[in-house]
Amino acid sequence: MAVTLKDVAIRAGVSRSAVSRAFTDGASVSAKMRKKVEKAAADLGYRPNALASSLTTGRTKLIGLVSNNFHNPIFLEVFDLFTRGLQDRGLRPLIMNLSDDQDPEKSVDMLKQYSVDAVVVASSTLSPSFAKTFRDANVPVVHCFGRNSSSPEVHVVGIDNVEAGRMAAREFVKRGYGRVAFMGGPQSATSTQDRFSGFSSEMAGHSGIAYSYSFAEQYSFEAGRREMQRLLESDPAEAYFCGDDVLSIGALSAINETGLRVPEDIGILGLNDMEMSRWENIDLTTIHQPIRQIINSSIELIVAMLDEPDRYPEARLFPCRIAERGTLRPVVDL
Amino acid sequence: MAVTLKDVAIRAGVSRSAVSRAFTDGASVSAKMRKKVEKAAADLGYRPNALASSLTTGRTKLIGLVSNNFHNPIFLEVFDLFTRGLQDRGLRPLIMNLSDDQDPEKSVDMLKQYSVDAVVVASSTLSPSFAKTFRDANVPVVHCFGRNSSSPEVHVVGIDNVEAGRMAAREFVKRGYGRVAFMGGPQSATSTQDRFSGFSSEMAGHSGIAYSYSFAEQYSFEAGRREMQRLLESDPAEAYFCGDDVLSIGALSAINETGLRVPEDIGILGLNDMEMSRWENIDLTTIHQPIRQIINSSIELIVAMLDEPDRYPEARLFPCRIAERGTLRPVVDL
DNA sequence: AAGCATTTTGCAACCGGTTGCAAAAATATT
DNA sequence: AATATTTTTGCAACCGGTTGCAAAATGCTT
Repeated sequence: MAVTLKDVAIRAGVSRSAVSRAFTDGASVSAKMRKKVEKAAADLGYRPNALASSLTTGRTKLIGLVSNNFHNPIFLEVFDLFTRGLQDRGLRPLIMNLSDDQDPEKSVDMLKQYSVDAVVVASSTLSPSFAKTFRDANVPVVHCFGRNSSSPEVHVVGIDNVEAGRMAAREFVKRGYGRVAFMGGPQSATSTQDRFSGFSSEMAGHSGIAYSYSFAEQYSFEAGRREMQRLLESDPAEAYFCGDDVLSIGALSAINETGLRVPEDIGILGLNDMEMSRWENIDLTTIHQPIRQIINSSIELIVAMLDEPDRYPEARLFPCRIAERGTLRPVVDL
Repeated sequence: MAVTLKDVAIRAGVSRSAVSRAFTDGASVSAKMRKKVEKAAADLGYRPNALASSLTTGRTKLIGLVSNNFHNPIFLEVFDLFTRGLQDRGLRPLIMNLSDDQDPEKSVDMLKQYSVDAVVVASSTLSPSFAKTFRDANVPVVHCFGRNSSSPEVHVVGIDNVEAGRMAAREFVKRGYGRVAFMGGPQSATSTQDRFSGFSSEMAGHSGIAYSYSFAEQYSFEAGRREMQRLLESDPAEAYFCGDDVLSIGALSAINETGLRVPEDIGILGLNDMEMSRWENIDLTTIHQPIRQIINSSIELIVAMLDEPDRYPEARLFPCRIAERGTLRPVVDL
């Protein structure tokens, strides 16, 4: 069917090895030979079979991209950056959608069967032990948006969630709120736990401010909306730090519905700063998570691990900053 | 490194072929043999190498998924449905991001090098000739969201865009608008052209209603917003049919900003019905495009083509329906 | 128990490439 | 011009599987 190395070799009247070498840079081939082979290859429309060569080289240039966040708009940005970044480096993303909570173990098998060179786990809700499964299977892995543990077993790239929680608390303080709340994402997610820990530890230093907390079931508009509806039923706080932007938007929707006004009656602070949060009809004040840097760094790390699989695990954390928009009251002067 | 067929064969004390057959269903193996092999495989943690076997079987179970819409939230839904649907059938999506308008030709090479079994082109803005490139290269291809041509050369699954344009026009008529407009997506996209053609042909039958038209530069919030800002500068129409939901939301944002009210002062009709359009703080009246059905059908078609590569090309079109929400004035009684 | 049909197994070649090694060719040295 | 050195080339084995074919094993008849 397709044109193979052998066909080219025959047409060029050379050995198969010669053809192979002509397509491998750095290989030992004379200019004359290369020319001859390239001519024959062009005539026949030959393309080397990447999978066949992977068999001997042990490199497929396939990178597994595992995620379970196919309902959060920010992940479109994440996929865009990952797929572009990988293909710019000659790597191919092989996507694994873990949305329906099928056995994560199976995904490890699956990706191993396709001999991916490495795996990126892009999720803040998958457990650290999941990423570890790949490492245990000797597959280089980076946990993007993962937890910064004191003794990380896999590479983590993301933000310091504890610090992000503190930052949220400090914002509330600066703006003079008296009763605030943490409305987190799924309680089982490490990101939620860490942010809450940062938030409450910072709050502990401000005894004048009361704070409460609750959790949404998942990172989705609907979950945010439902949770805020519930909160509004009884004595809501003055400002909420929501688990992420999509939850924030759900919360805003619930607030609008009651006729309460943002930021006058209730303040909302998100986290992520997805493109949509900038939209003028959303205009969400949020903690900016530098996903471009996080993803580029993840890719660089992946590339480095291809040559150095047993690289000592590290955590690469990027600082967040507040993206000031219209859902929190202004900072008050002292 | 990894456990191979040979290792299993040695441990089980059988031939390599026996092991291979034990892992191929429908192959000629005795129950006893299978048991023995499975035991050895389990002991060693053996997983067959999908790529190696593809070499002889000619099937990789890799499906190329090509798109250039990584900035339109509906594509997150599209990717979710595609990746889940494919992997539920034991197929693996290999993503190709054409966002930065790199040479599309290259993507064909790329996917051929990885011996994908078939390709899905998921885009309404890529030209029909692009999809055809795959067919010419003997790669089964389905153009999802493609144009329904009278003599289709590749399989197309989507909606009838001409009819969708007509439907939009009829909605405007039913609601008694006197001056309406078409605010399309990129003019070069076949979907835009077809919708406009349907829209204007239907309008031609209603001489009492004036209509105008314009086009946004791309399918994005910003482009929709800018275009609507421009339109609002001089004598806007009473209702706009926008190229898609994300353009509509951009338009809504521009309208809100001027203090005009929707749907009282200006009506907006979108197309797609992405999840977000249902959000209470957006609440967009839009033409529902049944993407779940479109994508499932695309996948079924792809699967069918694996066994029948030269299948006669067909167009599978799904009817749209209006999703009534809050951005058009109600239907008027006669 | 012998003879035949059927099932199961292993051999060996193959899929489309890569690569270590030694022979051949080209170039440099004296 | 003969020899030493370096570069280029082809041979053959290999990567991890699959598969047609024939031999071996099993099951069935009589």
